Amino acid sequence: MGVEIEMVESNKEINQAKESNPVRKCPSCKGTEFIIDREAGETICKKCGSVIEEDVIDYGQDWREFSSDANQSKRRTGNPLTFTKHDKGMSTKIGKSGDMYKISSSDRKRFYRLKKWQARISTAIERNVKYALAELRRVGSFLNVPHIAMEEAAKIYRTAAEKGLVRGRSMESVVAGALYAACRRHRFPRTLEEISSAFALDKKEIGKTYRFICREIGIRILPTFPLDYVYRFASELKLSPKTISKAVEIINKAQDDEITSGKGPMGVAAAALYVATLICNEKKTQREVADVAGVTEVTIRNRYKELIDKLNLNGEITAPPA
DNA sequence: AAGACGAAAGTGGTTGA
DNA sequence: TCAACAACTTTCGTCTT
Repeated sequence: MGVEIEMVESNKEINQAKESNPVRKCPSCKGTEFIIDREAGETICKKCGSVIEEDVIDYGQDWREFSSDANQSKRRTGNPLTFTKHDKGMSTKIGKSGDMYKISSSDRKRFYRLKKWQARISTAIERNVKYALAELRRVGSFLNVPHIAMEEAAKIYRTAAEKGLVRGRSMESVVAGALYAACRRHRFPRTLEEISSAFALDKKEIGKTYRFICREIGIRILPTFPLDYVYRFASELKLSPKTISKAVEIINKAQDDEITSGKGPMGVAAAALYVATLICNEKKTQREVADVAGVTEVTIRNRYKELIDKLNLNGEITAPPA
């Protein structure tokens, strides 16, 4: 089917991308000197005064609290911000239901009015983001997505929603695309297969949306590496640590010899695992490995022939049983 | 009978003119 | 926009254990 989105680059290019760390320049005047305003959390260009960065971390002194009295005077922050709640965990709620009856009737009227306005302020986007994040949390916990990737996915979705990219697309497909992108960025890639079945969406649609939002938001996604998949596939196959480390060793060798470039990383991971099971006498069928990796037996066969030929693993496979 | 193997044809995406 | 291309899939017949 080949729907999996894998950008194929040579190993050399990947290394270059990792190393390059260009000097920061002001986008409007190309100046390279900046003033950091810690109070406001902004980085400002010294030359033209434009704000380069917002919401940066306050590096000022942090005080510890030793008594409850000290709380108010020394604390600088509230609850931690989180992108996985639609209001980042920071919205104002006026009038909890019980509180309303503790005040006089004329005040109560005023509070009802305020409450109504507060509700109106939450815009259509907020509502949309709220539902989307509920969906994200559901699928994220189903797929065991690490928290950091969930935050990233939520952030991507919010940006997409604010740029109006959700319009004309189903909300689920954008959530799915955001999640897929976030997982890849943090090197915990899930296959399109897994994500599409969790959302009950078409792989093609998710792939399309994923590429669209990456392009529009300007997310640079590096190709995934076979190693990113090995541990997850291995644990699904219930392989021993010995076999896993063998597979890792094989992949590292294969990457050094540049026989993995241009090949689908999941196919390489699957083949390496298959070879490792043969070497370590922990045999799994090609079908079993192929199923968890989401590739076909044929692909495993092709990859694993290359691995054996080029890495001279023939001797190891015929090792006597333990 | 199940698994492994390989050939051949088809699919969907990328690339370069 | 279109053709060439590489990777991968599907299908199917054969061989091995």
